[in-house]
Amino acid sequence: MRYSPQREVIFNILKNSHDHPTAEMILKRANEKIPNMSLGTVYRNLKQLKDSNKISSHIFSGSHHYDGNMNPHHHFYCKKCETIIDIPIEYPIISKNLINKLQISVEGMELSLTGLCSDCKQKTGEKP
Amino acid sequence: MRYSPQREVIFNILKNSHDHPTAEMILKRANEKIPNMSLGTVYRNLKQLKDSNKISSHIFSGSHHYDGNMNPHHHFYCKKCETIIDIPIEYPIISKNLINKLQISVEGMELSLTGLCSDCKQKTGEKP
DNA sequence: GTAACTGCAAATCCTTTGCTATGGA
DNA sequence: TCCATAGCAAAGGATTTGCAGTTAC
Repeated sequence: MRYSPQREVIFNILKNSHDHPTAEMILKRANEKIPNMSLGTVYRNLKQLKDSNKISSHIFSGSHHYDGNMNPHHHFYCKKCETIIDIPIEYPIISKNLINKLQISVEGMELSLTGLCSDCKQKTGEKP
Repeated sequence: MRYSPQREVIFNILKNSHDHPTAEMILKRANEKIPNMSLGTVYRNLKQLKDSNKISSHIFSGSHHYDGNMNPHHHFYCKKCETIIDIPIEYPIISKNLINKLQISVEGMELSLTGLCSDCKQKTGEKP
């Protein structure tokens, strides 16, 4: 993989943000640095970064959200304000025992929670 | 929601199958009973059934897979043969403690595992 | 009778791809 | 030089929507 300024900008955006932007949002931010970068370029680079395990992606309400934080964690998606927050992993989720019993090999694991974030919960409580 | 034979057929397909079919697959099966049912009708009815909590859906490799089993469970997706298998829930995943600390209200929870199923694991082992 | 439903086709959304030009090594 | 990468625009796949006709109640 050869160096490209576009890829560097995209990667930095993901490393320095924690709001799990979509491709479209990444383009908008990248355009502040490289005004004529195109959406196709964003998608192509996101694919490459993901294939080389430098970023990950998660689908919420139909579209992909990208994530530069490669430490294992869960996600919580607020269905009202659409914020995504990171949730630490507290427990092992599947026992070795069960994995052995099923004879599967687990390579990826993704837990998504949905509901209302603290702000939206409060607002909903106030004014129904 | 008024009765419709199309919706009944779609619902029965989901109740009687455990392979988490896509809309397209549901249409194919439904057409055996109602030959001229259209894909638009399938999507419209899936949406209604989901909104009324009679079925659920999960995204695997980009497209929605529908599920008539409403007992809580996890999913395992084999990236090779694309089979989806149901996984029982063994442990609580997030502690009340953490939920309280984050002040969120959790309404939905979805755990997806990916990897190789026992068949594909075996085959990959045999012939690399 | 009428509102919810259907089939059909066109529209939409998100993402990928083909093409030609550019630029990093 | 040469091949990975860019921009642009068109194509693609999945899903939604508009419309006119049909049907459950």
